[in-house]
Amino acid sequence: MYLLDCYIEHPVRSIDQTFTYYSEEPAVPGIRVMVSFNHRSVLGFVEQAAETDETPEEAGKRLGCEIKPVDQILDQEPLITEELAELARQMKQDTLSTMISCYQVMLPSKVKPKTTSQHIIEEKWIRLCDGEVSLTPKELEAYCFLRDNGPMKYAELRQKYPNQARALVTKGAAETYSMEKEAASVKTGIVTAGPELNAEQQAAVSEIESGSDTVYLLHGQTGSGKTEVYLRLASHALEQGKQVLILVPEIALTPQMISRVSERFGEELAIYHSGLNPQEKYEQYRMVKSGRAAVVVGTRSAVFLPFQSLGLIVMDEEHDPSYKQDSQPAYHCRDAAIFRAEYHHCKLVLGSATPSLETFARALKNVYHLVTLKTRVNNTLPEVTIVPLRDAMKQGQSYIITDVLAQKLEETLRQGKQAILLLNRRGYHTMLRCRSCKEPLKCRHCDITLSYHHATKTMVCHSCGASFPIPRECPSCHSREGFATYGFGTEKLEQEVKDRFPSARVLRMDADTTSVKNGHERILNAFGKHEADILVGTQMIAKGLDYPDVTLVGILNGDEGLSRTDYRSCEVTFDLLMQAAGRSGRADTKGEVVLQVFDPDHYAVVAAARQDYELFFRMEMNYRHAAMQPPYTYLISLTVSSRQEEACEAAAHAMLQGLQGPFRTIGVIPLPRRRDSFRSRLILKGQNLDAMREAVRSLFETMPDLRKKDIRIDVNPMTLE
DNA sequence: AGCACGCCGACT
DNA sequence: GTCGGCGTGCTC
Repeated sequence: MYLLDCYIEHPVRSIDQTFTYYSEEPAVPGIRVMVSFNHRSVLGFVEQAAETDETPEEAGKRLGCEIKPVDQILDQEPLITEELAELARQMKQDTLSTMISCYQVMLPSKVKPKTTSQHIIEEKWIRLCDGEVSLTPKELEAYCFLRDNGPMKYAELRQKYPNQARALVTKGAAETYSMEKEAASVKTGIVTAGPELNAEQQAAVSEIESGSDTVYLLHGQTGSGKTEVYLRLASHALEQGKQVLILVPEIALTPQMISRVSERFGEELAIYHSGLNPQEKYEQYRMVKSGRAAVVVGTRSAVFLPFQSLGLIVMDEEHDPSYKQDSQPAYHCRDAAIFRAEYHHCKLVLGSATPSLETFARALKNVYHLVTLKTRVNNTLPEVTIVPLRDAMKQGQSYIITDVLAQKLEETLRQGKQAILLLNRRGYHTMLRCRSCKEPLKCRHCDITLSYHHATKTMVCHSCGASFPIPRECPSCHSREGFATYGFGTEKLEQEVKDRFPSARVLRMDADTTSVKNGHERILNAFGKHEADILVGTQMIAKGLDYPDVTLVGILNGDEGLSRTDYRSCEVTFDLLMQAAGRSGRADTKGEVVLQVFDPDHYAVVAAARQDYELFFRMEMNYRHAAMQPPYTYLISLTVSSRQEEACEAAAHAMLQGLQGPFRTIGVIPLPRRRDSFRSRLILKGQNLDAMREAVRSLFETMPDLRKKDIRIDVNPMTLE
């Protein structure tokens, strides 16, 4: 008999432990089993398996509980390899989450603990069988075709020999069988060689390849050719028969990265991201597991794919916040990538023009090996003009498109070039206020003011997504005087551009225009083919686009993000400005950037205008040091949610009382209500992260009631909003 | 999370 | 006397 310690599919903090079942059949750790648990049939993951001579009763007596049998063993081979199990254990420790939630996040939904009902699609295949049969000439031809081309899909043979395929089977010359559907078959071999590297790129490649460190930070100015360095390193890893993982923030926003990788490595490539349907994900998962996919480009969940033998991991735009998962477990993809690089003894290259402060600080301390690309491939930086909005408005200019921007737009259009206008706010008006009592219109479910969207003529909540018609009377004072409008978003900007440049073709790209299937792709393709002259959009147009005809980038309300209270708001704003400015003048023509801001002297604005990362880094590090913010300290945030305001606050205060150790506690901070839930936050701040984690762990041990509450734990939060 | 058990009000 | 309200507590 075998005793199996299993984690049970149960999304609650209170059951983060294994339960023991017995099985007469042998089983290994990492496989899934169906077990009955508290009167229900649920899925479990085998954590440990041990053979024993005891009977179930004897074992139960020894352990002090009844031991039930396993109902069904679902896998022959472990889904959770030893490597992934170890990674899950580390993630559980790091993020203070449950083991089962780590397993869940690691597996595609087809094989996830939860969804056993989804069946795997099978395909009909055909192969020869032994035995002598008489065939017609045409059948013999089909027989030989099958013999020479090996087993193939039945449909494939049917296509070539529509009438003979069935005859081969009925006559017994061949047989059909079913096989799991797999992604399109893969040919090996590198498709095209890359372009010549410049001296700096070549030096970067050699430095990384000859280095003995595991983690490298490739800090390269926008347009300095980081991608080419990745591709060269990747092809060297492939030549050694290893697999390569290239992580990107969002697939839809990095079409050019995908096309460049697929041009180079063609059919060995698998693409993995959250937009795939479960079957597609499962197919890619199997391609990786079998080693048929040599190169994977994927978003953060791709870091958990079952690679056999990794030779290189690249993490492009390593500072991007989408590498951090915001639901539980709130892991950072970078940490998982470091783990896997160490496990496979391969290198991890973090690439960015604007590394996160934490990463750059580590590189300066030689925790990561710093490699720098200083020059743009075309050797010119865009020319940046800062336009102070206050001055422009005093002169009676438009507060949307100032005279300077208007004149440069006109110039760009006249030269037949393209322009990008960035405004990091969607909708038409930011806010509507009652003319009588001045109260803004707010969401019924959240403590958030609503934005007016012209396309749907509704008020939209950017927190919960709900939309409402404009009320006839003010909900707070019942006056019917109507509402005054404030602020503007991309919708209004698009309108303004069309009004002022009637002959220009304008495209808008934001969450509203990209919600349809392939929305990103369609807009970016159209703009790439120069079917539009001006692209208006939110931050999603600031990342990774590389269009040679773009010579002007206008950034509107560029410093709006600085007014937020978050400790990272300067960093986020600086990134956005740098990235956006980097879209301009990537080919032979010198680019221009117009930066419309309220505070032209702010160091984030000044540094971005000079395209000077290190200037920003030094300034920001001073402020972080003065305020003892990360990377000088670590943070853990605990957020309680509840429909009842009192219960929410009470739980947060109880936690505050119970937390003790070498760190500060900040709170209780009430957060804006979201989707009818009240939220209270508590922050731990200190220099000893392990002690802080331990304090939270022991808090949940000493106050078991907390385990039933809806509490989000975020270790090293990216944002405190 | 659920599902059982359990201890109180409205009803046949 | 019992049907069922949902508060508590347990799950190998």
